[in-house]
Parts: sequence; structure tokens; C-alpha cells
Amino acid sequence: MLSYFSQSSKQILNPSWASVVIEAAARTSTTKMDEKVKSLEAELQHAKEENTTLKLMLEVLSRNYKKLHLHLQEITQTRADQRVIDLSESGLTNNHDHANKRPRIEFPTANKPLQVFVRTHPKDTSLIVKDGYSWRKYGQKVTKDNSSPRAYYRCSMAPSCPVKRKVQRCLRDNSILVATYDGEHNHGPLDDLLKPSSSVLKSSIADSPSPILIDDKEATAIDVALSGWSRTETRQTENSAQQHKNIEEYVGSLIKDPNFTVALAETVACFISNKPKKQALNLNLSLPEE
DNA sequence: CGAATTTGACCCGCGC
DNA sequence: GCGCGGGTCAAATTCG
Repeated sequence: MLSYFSQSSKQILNPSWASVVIEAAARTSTTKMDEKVKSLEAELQHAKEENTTLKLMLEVLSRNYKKLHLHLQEITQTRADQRVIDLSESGLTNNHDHANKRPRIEFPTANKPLQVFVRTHPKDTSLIVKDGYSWRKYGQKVTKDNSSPRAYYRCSMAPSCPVKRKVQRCLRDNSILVATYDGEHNHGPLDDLLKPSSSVLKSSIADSPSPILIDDKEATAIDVALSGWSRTETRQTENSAQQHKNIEEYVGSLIKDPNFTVALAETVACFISNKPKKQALNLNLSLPEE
């Protein structure tokens, strides 16, 4: 035992042994660095792959969105043509017979009632839609075309506020509430009193755990973002760097939204399986059959 | 006890 | 003119 220690101490004191130890330490340090570099490279590779996947997903989403947009334009055009035919057939050619009747033709106007779709938990049977305003229920009816009751609300935040809303479950998907708004508020939302910076949309999502709330504003936001992305894809403009930054920020916020991820996954699954998507964005928006 | 909700009755426009 | 259906009213009921 004693001889072992004496031998070891001799070895440590030996200059050649010391250089070996230093070399070994340096080698260990290099190995650790290599491992770290490899780890970082792997991470970078993973990020690149993820980026490629996300680009693909975004491309698929954009393509489906364009299809849907075209389909909607076709429908709108067809209906507009039909209205022109109706007018020429009923109103203008026979004014005497129809003088007392009001033509029931709805032209798309700015005052068109806003429809908001809210996804709720499937087991939730209530007709409550949180939108930042305070509502007082004044009636409920079962309508002919939908087995679920329709609730009627008035805005109770201001006595003179003329806004009314109807809330009914979607016929095709019971987990979706359809809120139809009539009129314009003559005051701000409740959120403005509590949190001046918050928007109606944000509060709706924050207040209730499950709903996906999509209204015209959000649709417009998606429209702008996707069309912006499409523009950067097709031509490199002088503002491409700024556009890219904006898109990155927008995509980042979308990725953080679990509901968006689910919808995106559905879209990609449909794309991969090459089957027509029956439901778009969980809103029962039928895509054009290919 | 006051406010909010429920629910049956009523009103009104529209089609036949 | 009548019936149907959507929208509103208001008394009854419930809830905090």
C-alpha cells in the first residue's frame, strides 16, 4: 500500500506524467466542446427540419385558403346574378301587381348583421357567448330549422343601446355557437372599463377556456397575413424584409395557439391523404370538391 | 329583495 | 283571410 502511494507520488511529480495529464485534460475539454457543438448542430438541424415542415404546412394552408376564397367569390357572384334576375322578373316588369309588396332582397351592406362563431365544449349546453359586453336575455325560441333553442339578448350596459343578438347552436356542429349581432353599440365594451388595452376578441378567449372565436376582423387579419405571405412568396419587393418579419411574428403567434395547431394538423392530414376536407377551420365551411 | 332568467302568450309579416 | 314562424313582451320563477 505504502509502495503504491510512493509510486503514485513519484509519477505525479514526474514532468512527463504531468504533460500527459494536461494533454488528457485538454482532450477532455475538446471532447466536451465537440459534444456541445454536435448538440448545437443537432438542435440547428432539428430547427431547420421544423422550419421546413412549418413552411410546408403554411403553404398547404395558404393553398386551401385560396381555394376557399375562390369558391366563396363564385358563390357570391352566382347569388348576385340570381338577384339581378329576380329583380328583372318580379319588381321592374310588373310594378302594378307588386306595388304593395316589399321585395325581400338582401344586398350585402355594411349594416349586414355580424355573425360570430364560438366553439364551446361539446358537453356545454349553455348559450353563453362572452364578448366583452353585458347582455340581458329577453326571450328564447325553438326555431323550425334547428332543434336547439335560439336565445335573444339585449345589450344591458346602456339603457339606450339598441344592439341585440341571437345565439343558437350550429345545426351541423352542436359544439359551435352562432351569435348574430344586430345594430351598433353606442358605448365601449366592458373591457374598456376594466382593461383599456384589451380587445373584445382577446377577452373572449381569455375568459372562457375552450372557445375559438372567429369573426370578420379575425378573418380579415388572416386574409391580410396570408395574402402578405403569398406576395412575398411570388415576388421579392423592397419591403420583403419587413414583410418577412411581420409574417414571422404572425406565424409565431399562430403556432402558439393550440387550436390553430389542431386545425393545421387536420388540413395537413387531408392534404397527405388527398381527400377533400369536409370541414374547414372547424366552422363547417365546405371546401370546393376537387 | 332586487336582478336576471324562464316561458307561455301575443304581435306581426309573409306566403298560400 | 288564415296559418305559420320569428321576434318580443311580461308575469312567474329562480338566484345571489
